[in-house]
Amino acid sequence: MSNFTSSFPPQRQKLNVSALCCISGPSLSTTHAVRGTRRHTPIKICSSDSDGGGDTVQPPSLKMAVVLGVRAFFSLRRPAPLQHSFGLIKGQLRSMCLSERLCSAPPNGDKLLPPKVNPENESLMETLSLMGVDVKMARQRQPGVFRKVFTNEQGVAEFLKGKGASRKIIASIISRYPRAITRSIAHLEQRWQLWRNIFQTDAEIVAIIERSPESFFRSSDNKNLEENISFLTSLGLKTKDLHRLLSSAPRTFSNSLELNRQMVEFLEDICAELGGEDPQQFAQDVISRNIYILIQSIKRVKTNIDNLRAFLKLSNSEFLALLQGPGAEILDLSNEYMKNNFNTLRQRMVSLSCQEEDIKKLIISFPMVLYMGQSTLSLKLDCLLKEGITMKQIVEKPRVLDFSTQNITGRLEELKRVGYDFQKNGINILDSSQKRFVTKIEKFAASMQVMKKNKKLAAPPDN
DNA sequence: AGAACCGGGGTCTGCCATGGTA
DNA sequence: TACCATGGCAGACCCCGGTTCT
Repeated sequence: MSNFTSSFPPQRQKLNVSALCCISGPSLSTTHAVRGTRRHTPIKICSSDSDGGGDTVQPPSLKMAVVLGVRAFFSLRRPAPLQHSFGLIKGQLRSMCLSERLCSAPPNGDKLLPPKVNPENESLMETLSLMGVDVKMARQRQPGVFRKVFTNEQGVAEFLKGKGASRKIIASIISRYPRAITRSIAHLEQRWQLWRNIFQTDAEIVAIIERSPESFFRSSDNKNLEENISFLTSLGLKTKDLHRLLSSAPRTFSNSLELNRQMVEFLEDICAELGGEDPQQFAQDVISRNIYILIQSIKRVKTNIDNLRAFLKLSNSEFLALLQGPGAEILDLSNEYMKNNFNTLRQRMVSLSCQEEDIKKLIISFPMVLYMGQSTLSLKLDCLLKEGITMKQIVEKPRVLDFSTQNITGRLEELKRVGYDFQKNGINILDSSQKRFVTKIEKFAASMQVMKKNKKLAAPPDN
């Protein structure tokens, strides 16, 4: 056995602790980043050097048996040892045209009628181990899968392999979402085709499943997926938006149609309540601006809207414009988080002698200020204020807070070096792309040189 | 031409709880 | 009663460059 590192999508700290307990092998590093900051959690997974995993028989579970031949095969009541030393049977199965041929059966595979509570299927665990799956992790996540008599791990693996997933990726997928191996090929094929309606290539889908296996495998209802796609299309969302939705928030498509519909209706109601004239456009704009909205609960979004309304006390039309515009981006925040951030920001601004109007102005023009972690925001403000920039200037040009602390610090240092005066020249220079910033600072430095030269020339000689 | 404004791109999972069902 | 399907939750930015204005 050897170890390999698998790239994992983000996991919450709570998870990391538990994951750590169940993962054998070297330490696990976690670098979180949400919404644009990179989130990367490499986790070591046990793997085997062998290509193994092919030596088991696997009909689909009874519920989803789609190939009659599989049933026929099982009616042979083949003893377990044969399922493990397999060349012959594999060949036989192939000749029987069983694309979904392989399955794991318990060591006492001749007892095909499952008892009510199955013991763990050791044969399955062995197979998964050989496939490089982290069985410990998988078992902890969905123990029920390991008590199933019939699973489709080989079929699923073959399917994914056929779509371009590497062995490592497949192992990682099953480790994190073991229920994947209960899906039939027919189901997967159909689901894949539905996804392909939105994506150009298999590789794009593989990348998403690798990132989020649950999004693809959690639901067994392809009809619901199909209905979701037509529903979202009917809202007027463009292909580009659908693509972004499915690639960034794939869970949206595993939601029940009803849940998505409820959220859309909720958004439309909000619009109507605020006197908006085109509720459908409003919903479309909000979703398009915040593609994560549909994977949040209505309760969360509603609470955020209520809180924002209470914080800002805007007129209906102003509030509507905010929600339909930049405000949409923060509607998916956790309620407590938004509230805490608002309170911290308010306290800080009040301590800097700002008025309520200033606080309001800042949030309306730059709602993302509420997205920032308290320590990040505090750090950014400290940097700026330390250089003599005033809170008033920040309220006027809040987008300077949009840049990373490191970027702001670096730019402030650079500006200090060339003698930039924020009171005289303003802080706009901080709110520009790197390229533009460099151009601006070069020009500024050159003009300073000229000024110094002129001063020298104008000054009377020392003696 | 340069400044200011503003839109948009990238990017959200894995766990837990719960109701339904076999 | 075990398992499945699904809802809900926590967590927490940065940057670029096109367009419009002056």
